[in-house]
Amino acid sequence: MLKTYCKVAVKYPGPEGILTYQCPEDFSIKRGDLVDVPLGRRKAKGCVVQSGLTEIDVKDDLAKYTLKPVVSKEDDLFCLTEKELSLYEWMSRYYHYNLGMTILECLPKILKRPRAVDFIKGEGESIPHTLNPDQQYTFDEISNKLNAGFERFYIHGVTGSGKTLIYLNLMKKTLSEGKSVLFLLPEINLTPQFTQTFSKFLECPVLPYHSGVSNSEKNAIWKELKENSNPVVVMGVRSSVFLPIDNLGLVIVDEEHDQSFKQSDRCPYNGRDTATKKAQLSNCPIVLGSATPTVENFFTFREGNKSSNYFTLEKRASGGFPKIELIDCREGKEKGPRKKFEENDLWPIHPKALEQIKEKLSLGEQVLVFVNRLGFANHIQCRGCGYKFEDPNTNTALRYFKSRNILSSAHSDYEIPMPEICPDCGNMSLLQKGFGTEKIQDVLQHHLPEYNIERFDRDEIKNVKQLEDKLDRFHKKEIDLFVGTQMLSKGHNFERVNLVLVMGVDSIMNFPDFRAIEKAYQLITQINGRAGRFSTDAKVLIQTLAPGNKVFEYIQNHSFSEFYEEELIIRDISRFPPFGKMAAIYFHSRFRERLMTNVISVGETLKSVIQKNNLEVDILGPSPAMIEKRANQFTWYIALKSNDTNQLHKVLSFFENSYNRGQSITYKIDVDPYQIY
DNA sequence: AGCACGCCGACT
DNA sequence: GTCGGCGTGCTC
Repeated sequence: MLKTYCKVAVKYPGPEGILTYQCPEDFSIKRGDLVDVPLGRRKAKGCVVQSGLTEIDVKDDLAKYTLKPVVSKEDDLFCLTEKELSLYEWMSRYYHYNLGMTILECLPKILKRPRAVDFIKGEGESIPHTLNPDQQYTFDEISNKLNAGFERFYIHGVTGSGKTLIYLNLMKKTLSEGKSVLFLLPEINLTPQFTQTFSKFLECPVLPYHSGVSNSEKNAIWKELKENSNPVVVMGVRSSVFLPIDNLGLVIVDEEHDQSFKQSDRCPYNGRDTATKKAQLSNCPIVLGSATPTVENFFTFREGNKSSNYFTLEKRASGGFPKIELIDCREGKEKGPRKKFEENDLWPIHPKALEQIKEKLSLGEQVLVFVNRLGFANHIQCRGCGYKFEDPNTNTALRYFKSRNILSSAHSDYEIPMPEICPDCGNMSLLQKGFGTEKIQDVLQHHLPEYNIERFDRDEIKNVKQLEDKLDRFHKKEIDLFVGTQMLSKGHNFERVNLVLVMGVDSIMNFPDFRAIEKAYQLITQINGRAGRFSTDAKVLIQTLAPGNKVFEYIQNHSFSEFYEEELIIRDISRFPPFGKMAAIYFHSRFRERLMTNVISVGETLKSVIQKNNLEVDILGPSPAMIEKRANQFTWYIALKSNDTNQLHKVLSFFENSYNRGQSITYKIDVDPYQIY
């Protein structure tokens, strides 16, 4: 019998991550099979991408290597279908990440601890079934097209408008037609109660899929999906797009704007965009939803050719919206005796904020205080007048580099020496200090000794149990005030909260990133949604050095369109997404000089290639990363920006094929970066 | 990415 | 003498 050969995707950083092997003699293998192959001195897992190749097909490889045979093969249950493989192949091309690494990093860890477990079918609280007219309209429109193949829909619904009820009804309809549903959401929103409520409504088991699910449970979920042909609902975090859901009838991505859909380590994919591709491959509709759409999706759906698939829910199902009150924290330009709020023991809480907190607590209500902890957002702002330093080319904040004492732009070559005084008011106090949740808790506890003040952040809450415990104690009113981070802004409803204080928005708005204002808008709008669900008299206090920023006005007036229109104008001028497509290439090395020389020459090469081929691709950098040295390793980056996706990919491919790697330098491509470090 | 080989410093 | 630091090189 003639020998045949195969191509196997394995986890090694070659150009494609695909190596050639001999097909085994005692069993047959096909495309999609997961196999063990010898790789160097070890045995590695791989995925067959081509099989049954002849000697002629692989003659180049035969000339260079002694091709080793495939050792063994996993059960057919754990092999990839054509659809799954296509998804990985698309990811590999789109994210410029080699196929072997993509598959072996993203494939659920189903082979690690194969052990079957029983599912708990949740019985939760019932929720009202009737849709209000707005919800009904949206449901009807989408529902009519549920069977029309791949189509994208967007539900832009304010917090509390009842998007969930629409999702549930769409899911129910899909299930009734015998098809399965994939529901993606950020980890933090995926609580057991949430899945139980869904399960109860849908009268169908729901498979939760998140970081708390053990490998053996993942194995069991995989088996369940492969062996059972009944329609199912998977509710999971971004990695659940890789589950083998056959007969998929609907994909939903809730909180579409959330940055946790983007994976930054390993294969840097976006779960939302990968889910869209999955829906396309399964020829089924996908529904995206958020109260605060990304500027990109707002543009695509509201302005673009998908506008008939864009639905808004502007009213809350119950309760009103909080009023926004800005607390101006600038100290003023005037000379003479002035109250320096920084020097009293209340800093960084403004006295006006404390006053209102005291009042609410004395009424027996509870209060939330949000702090953002982008401590390393090393921007410079005048404490006297709030003046901030910006790159005139891109309107993004300048970063402060202590070693060279300069301010420099993350998005262009613009840089200026660190000024000694504020160019606007002459004040000398330019450095902005950071503060965290502990500091705020200390200060508040000192001034409000009779109340129980606790923190709500990653340090305090490390797992679901701690999360539930904290929330439970808050609901029982054992806690009067939460000092929390972003974690607190997501998904929870608080009955007795009518006052929320927000601190540190300035450091978000000043972050050297083109998405800075969008992030501030999203955060405040989400926080706005946490209060007043059960009252008409709620208030959000915002401490800021920039009370004139229009973003506050837009949020207060619920004029979200105006916010997006204005942001789109800025994005258009600077060719940022959605007008320009972006990618970043990061270079790492322990040797700074080598790295710099290499990266600068890469930059030159890419520039000349772009010029020679008349490509319309902008190169930003090479520049050092915001934190240039970390864990004894230096990082520099080159960012690319283009109106034309294909041209951008062309430049990336050229880079991959031609890069001559300096010694001990590694690189990593990030397509559609969420933020450039 | 792993994993092994190999060459230099400080320990029972 | 050898244990172990991490630099270098290879994987069909």
